[in-house]
Amino acid sequence: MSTTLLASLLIRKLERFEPWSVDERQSVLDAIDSTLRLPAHAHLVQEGEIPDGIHVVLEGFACGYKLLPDGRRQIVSYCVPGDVCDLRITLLPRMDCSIGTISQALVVRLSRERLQHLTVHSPRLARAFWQTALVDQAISREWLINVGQRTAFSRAAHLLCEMFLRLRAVGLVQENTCEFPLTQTEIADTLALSTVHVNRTLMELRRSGLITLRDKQLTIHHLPALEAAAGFTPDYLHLEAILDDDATPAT
Amino acid sequence: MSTTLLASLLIRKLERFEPWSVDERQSVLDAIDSTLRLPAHAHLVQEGEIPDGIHVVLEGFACGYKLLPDGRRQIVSYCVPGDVCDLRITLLPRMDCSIGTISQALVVRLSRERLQHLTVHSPRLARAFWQTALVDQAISREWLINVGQRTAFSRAAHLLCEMFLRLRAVGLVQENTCEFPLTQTEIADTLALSTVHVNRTLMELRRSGLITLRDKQLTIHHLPALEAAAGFTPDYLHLEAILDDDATPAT
DNA sequence: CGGCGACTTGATACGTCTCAAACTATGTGG
DNA sequence: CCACATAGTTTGAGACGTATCAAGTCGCCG
Repeated sequence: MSTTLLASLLIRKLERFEPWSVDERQSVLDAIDSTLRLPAHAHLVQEGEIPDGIHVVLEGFACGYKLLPDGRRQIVSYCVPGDVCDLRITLLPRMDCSIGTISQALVVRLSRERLQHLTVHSPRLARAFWQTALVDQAISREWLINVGQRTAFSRAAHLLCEMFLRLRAVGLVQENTCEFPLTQTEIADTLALSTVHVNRTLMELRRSGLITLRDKQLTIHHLPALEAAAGFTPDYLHLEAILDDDATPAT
Repeated sequence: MSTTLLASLLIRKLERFEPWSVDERQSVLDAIDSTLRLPAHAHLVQEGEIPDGIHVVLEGFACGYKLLPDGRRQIVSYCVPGDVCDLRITLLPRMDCSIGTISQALVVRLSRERLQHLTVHSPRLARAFWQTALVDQAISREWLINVGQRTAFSRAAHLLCEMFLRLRAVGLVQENTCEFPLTQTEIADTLALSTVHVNRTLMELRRSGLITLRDKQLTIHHLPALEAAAGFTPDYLHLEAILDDDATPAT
């Protein structure tokens, strides 16, 4: 069951630039080590650890974050269904941030060893994993710009646009609405704002008629308008290559 | 001549986690396409372009940045000697930020094709390039934390610590001082502060006796003290593995 | 019923921005 | 060799966006 999900989410995403052979698809599925069902706000990986599996989210949300000595927290990434949380530990000695769940989540662990083996023997798989990592990097950079250069209002709008498109790319948007389980505290730790100010900013977004956000459901009434308010351009997500139809396996 | 520099800077850095064979070293040198000597503030790569070579800085500084429609600029990375500016375009269709020089610079272009060929045929080389990309990603994330969570004072101190250590790792620190050719405007665009405030902040760092910064020369009088002021921990740079002695080639 | 997490609102404080203007160093053309 | 322009740095004063502190509401779960 989690195999089917992994195939439809992760593999579909990894194939976005280049389709795989049936064997390649199967070899990734064979790397599944275990499946974890986690509650909200559970720890997955601790900063500094040397875990020996990599995690892929199939349901729910997770995030990467770093804690500062004074207790402040900066969330540095979100993992939505289909995202790999910690691909980097296949090659770096230690994790440089912690990973935790946001909502209830279904996560599979892939064996680090088997994955390493795969990428050595299939350049196409290696390339695909590389590419997702590079997209993640592009997202980090965009977040830096967001936090560094935009007002609270645009910043929040930008985050909503990004999450909406990422969720839409994995089929988790119906009409104009999607699950959005982040608390205002989590949004604050993402956008580098205080919770109070996030609250006021969301209020303003609601008042302006751009969004509805209630009961962990986000509705974007007019995406182009929200994008304009955010100064959002989706290029950095490299979603253009994610196809809606079934890709035909390569030879 | 640029071959020697490339070997001593880039290859030394890429070998940080795992030494290469003589053939592997040579194959990277053979990928050199051309050598560019550039003035300060020259464009190397434009956002959105599809360049067909990747750039390695051998002398001088370069940076990656993104411009916003209103003219604001966020610098998202620095490239010091030994750094690859745009490794990602080996696998992503378009550049997602621009690259320009900060100071006069000597840059080599490696052929994208040959590099791709190398990484397919030598898993060890592939791993090494991967790893530098992952370190770059860790740096982005740390910058996000810096801009999001720290005061102007710590933020500036943090940047100075990072650059100092990165330069030291490639042998560009004598005693406690290194070249530091950034203008205050560039520091401002990096730290997401106004130029005026950067100026006051640097003044304060000077007054506190932590640094001397004059004529593009940075001296850090007591690194541990500056690190403490910055809340800086060097783990994310993964420099621990860069050796001072000559690594022996692997078989 | 009590307690806890998330959200909301108000008042005040503070860090940083913006605007404005000197001042310095460097390079250029007359 | 001077006059001038240009780029970078420095300083002052006031404005503004966001933080902080404080308190209260709502819904949910034990």
